[in-house]
Amino acid sequence: MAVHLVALVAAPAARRAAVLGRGELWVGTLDAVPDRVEALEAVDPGGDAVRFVWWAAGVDAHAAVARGARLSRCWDVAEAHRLIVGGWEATPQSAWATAHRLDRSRLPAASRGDLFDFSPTGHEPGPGGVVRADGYLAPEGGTAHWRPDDQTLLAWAQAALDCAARQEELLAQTGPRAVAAAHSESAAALLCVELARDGLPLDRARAEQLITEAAGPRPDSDAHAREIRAARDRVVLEQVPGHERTDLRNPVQVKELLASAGVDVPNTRKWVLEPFRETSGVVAALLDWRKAERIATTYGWGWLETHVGADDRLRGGWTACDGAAGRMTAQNGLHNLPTSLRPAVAAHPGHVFVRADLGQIEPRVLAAVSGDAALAAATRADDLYAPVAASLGVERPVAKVAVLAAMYGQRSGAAGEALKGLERAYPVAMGFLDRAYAAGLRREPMRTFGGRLIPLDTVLADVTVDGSREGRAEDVVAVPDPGRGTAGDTGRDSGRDSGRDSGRDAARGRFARNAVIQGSAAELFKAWAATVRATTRDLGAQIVLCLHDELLVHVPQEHAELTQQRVEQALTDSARRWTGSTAVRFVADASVISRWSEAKG
DNA sequence: GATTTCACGTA
DNA sequence: CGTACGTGAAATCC
Repeated sequence: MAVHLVALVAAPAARRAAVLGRGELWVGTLDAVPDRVEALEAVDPGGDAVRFVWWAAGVDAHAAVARGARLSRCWDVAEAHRLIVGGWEATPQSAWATAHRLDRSRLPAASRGDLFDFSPTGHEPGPGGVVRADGYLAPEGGTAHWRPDDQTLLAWAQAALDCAARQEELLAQTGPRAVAAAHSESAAALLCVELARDGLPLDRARAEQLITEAAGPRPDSDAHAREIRAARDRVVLEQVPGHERTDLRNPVQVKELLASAGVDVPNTRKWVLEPFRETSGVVAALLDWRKAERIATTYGWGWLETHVGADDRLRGGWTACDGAAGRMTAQNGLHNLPTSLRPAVAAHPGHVFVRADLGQIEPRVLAAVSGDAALAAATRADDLYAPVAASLGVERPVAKVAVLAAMYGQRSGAAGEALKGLERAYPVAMGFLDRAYAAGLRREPMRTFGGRLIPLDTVLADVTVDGSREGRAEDVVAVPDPGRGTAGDTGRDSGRDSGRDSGRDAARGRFARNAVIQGSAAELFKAWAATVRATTRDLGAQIVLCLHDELLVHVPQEHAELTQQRVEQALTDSARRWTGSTAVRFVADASVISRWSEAKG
């Protein structure tokens, strides 16, 4: 089957779009786009297919998706660019320059629209063109207020086709999976537009009930809101007479409040205060207050009002990859909704959810990306930690901690003995992790299994260490592992450094080690999601949530079982395609539920 | 007004 | 048992 590239580009400010390729040369209104693309999707029922090429799904596919068009294959230039160079910046001009091997640091500046704007350099494209004489793409193209004429929009479409073809060449040289990764990353970008359109089905009454329980009734005035807030505060403040004026939202004042009650703490974070919960009434009240305050401020009445539509769907923006390793992100609480609110996430009448999550995804991904045959053999088990524990001669919980420590931790401490066992049993996987850590120390960029660049030399050279982890990061310096000469602190960068990594260097090493696993897992997840999207659409199924290793699919209840089967089959198929073999087994726990809270955790 | 710090939710 | 992200309130910077 041949797949033909067809450009679909839009200029939203001009309310026009263009379709170019496969004999099609069309410019028209945004409203007319769905008919054009669906006609192209439908051609050659027994033979060829099309792959739509666009600069970025959020711009070029938005109008088609908003009007209900059903798109299948695509090439998203921005997502392909993010694979090639890492990070998140991905304008058409930048992607074009990279694809054409032009210096990306010398992009022509965008016009400012003022008197100083008119400073021709002799490179500007002629009328109806978008490519400059110096080879760069015109800076105006694709900007928010751009209003090209029809000929220019067609040139913009041609440029997208050209750019995609060159990206494919680059990716084919990057590695054996990079072109396939571009396909699934592109599908994820399209899925993101659909996720933003469709939203997450909610039971509004249940949401209101849960919010009321945590944050009080819906206030009917500002005064009422202040009253409810004061009542919530009072429960804590009355525990410490004489401190009724403390601002509980001010950490400094809270620290003083606790000190006056005999609780001396360096900060007032939950994990610091938790040990005092049993013995201190004010601490217990404060922690309960924090929980309620979180719901009230972040997931309360304002949130419901702002982000949940009249159709009882929670909506937020989605991105197909973050700036670090390539996970999907979502806004408005879609990715961090407290579990206590999950009962409110409910299938709508006549529908159910098929919920599925990938089991033990990260060690299984480690087996695949490292090519460790012994660890791959362990993935045959439903519970990977069982055969690992047997190999090491330890209890399962010890094996689990050891594996997680090897992948993310400081490789020392309590799990030390078991770690040595891992070195013997899975030397290929452990060596892979060591090399990732060492590459991080040396600021050498890495690539995920699918070929996404993980830059460690520029943006991420300054890894920020979260405040709550600072102590642990410094432990790496204070207590280097005596048991093993890690690749990190021995000699490899001995030229300038004395050999002992700083806390910051160690953080970068951990980041690198984490990013190749987390990023590769994100790629498999998106390949899975893209396959589910493609293979369940005929059942009326909608993917309504993607949560790193978990999918929530909203489907008419008569198709529940079939959808579940296809979700499971999709994992088998996409994992085989992604790894190129069946050596590593991936497992999904899938079930049919009505409320998200019914999922077994 | 923009940025940073603190805190905490999810995976 | 580490990493990543998004959000809000208050403090801080300019």
